[in-house]
Amino acid sequence: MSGNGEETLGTIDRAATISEVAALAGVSPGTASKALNGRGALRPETRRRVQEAAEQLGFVANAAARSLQAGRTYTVGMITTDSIGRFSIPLLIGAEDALGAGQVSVFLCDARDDPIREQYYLRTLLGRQVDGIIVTGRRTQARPPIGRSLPVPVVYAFISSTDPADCSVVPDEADGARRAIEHLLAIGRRRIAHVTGPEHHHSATVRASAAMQAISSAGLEPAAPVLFGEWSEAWGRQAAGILLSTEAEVDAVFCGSDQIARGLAEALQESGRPVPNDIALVGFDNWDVMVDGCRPALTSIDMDLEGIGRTAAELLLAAINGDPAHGRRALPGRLIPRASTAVHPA
Amino acid sequence: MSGNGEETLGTIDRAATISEVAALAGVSPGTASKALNGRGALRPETRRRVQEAAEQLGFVANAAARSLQAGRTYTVGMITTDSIGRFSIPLLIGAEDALGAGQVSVFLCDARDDPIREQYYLRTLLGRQVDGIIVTGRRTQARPPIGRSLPVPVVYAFISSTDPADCSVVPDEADGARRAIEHLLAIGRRRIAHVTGPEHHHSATVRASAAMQAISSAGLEPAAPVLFGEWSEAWGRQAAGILLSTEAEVDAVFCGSDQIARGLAEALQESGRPVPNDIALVGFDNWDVMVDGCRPALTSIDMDLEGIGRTAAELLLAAINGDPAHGRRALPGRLIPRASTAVHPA
DNA sequence: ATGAAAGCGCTAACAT
DNA sequence: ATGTTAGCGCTTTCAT
Repeated sequence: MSGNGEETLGTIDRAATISEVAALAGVSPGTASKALNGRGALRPETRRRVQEAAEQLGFVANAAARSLQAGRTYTVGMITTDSIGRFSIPLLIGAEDALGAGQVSVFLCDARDDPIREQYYLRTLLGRQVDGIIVTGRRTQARPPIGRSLPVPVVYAFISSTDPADCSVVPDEADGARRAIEHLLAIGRRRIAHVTGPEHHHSATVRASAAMQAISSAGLEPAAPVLFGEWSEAWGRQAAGILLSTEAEVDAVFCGSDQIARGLAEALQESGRPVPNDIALVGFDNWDVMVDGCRPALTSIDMDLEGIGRTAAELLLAAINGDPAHGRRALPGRLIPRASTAVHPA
Repeated sequence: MSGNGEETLGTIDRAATISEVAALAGVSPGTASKALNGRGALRPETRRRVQEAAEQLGFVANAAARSLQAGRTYTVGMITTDSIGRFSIPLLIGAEDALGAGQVSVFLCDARDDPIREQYYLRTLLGRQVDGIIVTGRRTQARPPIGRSLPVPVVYAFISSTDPADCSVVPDEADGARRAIEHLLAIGRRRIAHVTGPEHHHSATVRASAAMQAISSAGLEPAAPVLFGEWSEAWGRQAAGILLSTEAEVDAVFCGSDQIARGLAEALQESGRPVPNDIALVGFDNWDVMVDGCRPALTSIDMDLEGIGRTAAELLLAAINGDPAHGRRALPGRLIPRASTAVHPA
């Protein structure tokens, strides 16, 4: 075994302290602190000397010592209630973006749908004196607050808290569904069906009822009752069969996810019903590999997850600075048009 | 504006300190510390009283104070050199798994392929006195060390460092490619082609040359020269056309990625060449949405990214505990057989 | 313009 | 068995 005191390859043992910097520059630690933080009134020459010494020793201030005295850590925790996945990444990137710009670091915790782990991480984060916490998850359904009377602000991103006093940032899924329907109407489609995920899934029901409502608002009837199933390509293929076997003369399908839409696209074309000429298709999620892999490329609703992550982080920073927000903010999505709806309006 | 001193909804302002706990329990801070950490010799009754007081106040020890005095933070940094993405997630989960078990928290930093950001994060992490750093990235190609003479150990995961003294944990891509070829040979295929990503991409060349070598080792010739292209389904479809237009009687294709394989599968079936009966197909990555969405379901090579993340974290913990490892460790992958190669051996 | 000293919250060594 | 003290590295008064 190594590590028994011999020099470890290219590794120095200890970071320099500000006292060492001060000593090297021939000043007191207090003066060094001022010099490095641009505070106090120092001779430029002194400031320079200290900075050089710091440089030379590769000095980086010890954040623990700093936050111990400042009462702030410039650190936030991010807890994903389920697992880190496809949806968490853009959220994370967005949050990291907004926080990193504010010199704030992120502790990432993956609770994996386990309430025990969740509480364990919550305690850990509080022990680490994070300045705030972002709670995320894969489902948009409201969940009970992660804690009561926490000493730091919490913002929910993508998911929301059942407590209306909590601050949540969520996608406006109903708005997304409406945009999808309106787009299909705009290209002249009138016999629109909706195929989506499981009926017990919040996103599925929200999107479905908004879609149905948008169809009625246009004075139309849906071409078929909503088809609930799974969030998979296989279900999309199956649903295509169901739709084609009815007498309904469908001319467009809005799907609850890109995967479902892709499955549908495949099955429709195989049955000799070209997309979009015969049947136009809109997906949901705007997931790159799905919308690009689909033939034809898939028009889809983008929930702007990165924006949600960024907004959540900004609200958290505001709360940390004493200006907390409350309630649910629903961010609008965008429709990204592609070949699966590229036809001339009627 | 709120936050001006009025009570913020359900929020307490300050976490309790150990002195407050001690006062409530009627003991000194030192005794409280011993009671809560199971050290020293205390009357069970005293220990209990302190624990109750801590409970009552919702006490969680201030990690900054603790690490300031312990010289350890029980924190590691994870820098993704490119962006957080599909490959980073399993790595992250694996690492988080191993570290979380050791009560170690993870700072996540996304350097986005920007050396400036990378160095900024490195400094940040060092300032936060992390006990160690994991460096990851989307490409397996070796990269220059992230820093020289760092005061903490570093382990590279998925990517590797060009400095052989550094510790890297990478997938054994050549081994994976060999397994793919051997599997195809085992089901009786003899005319094997290889379609993969860009020639300038490290993974593409490593996998391609290992595949070619495995084919020669069996005393065979490849059915066609390696087809280099993109990591996309579109390229897979295109490559299918190329293969079918030659006189080569291909009976199996090993693809450098699942996306390429899926594109091939689609195009082959459309050209009346059923998979796997006519042409068997093996992908690479074992990416769930691709292997399951593909028809037939796709046999693929799994690089065990989670295992790589876990191993990297374990090696980092060992290094932190004074037992550093050096050099590159290549972890073997696994072949996951599915319908795209499900035929009876010849 | 600079230095000295105190204190953030905790733990470990020492004293009682 | 418990209390007291010092100090981790930094910043911030308050002196000088």
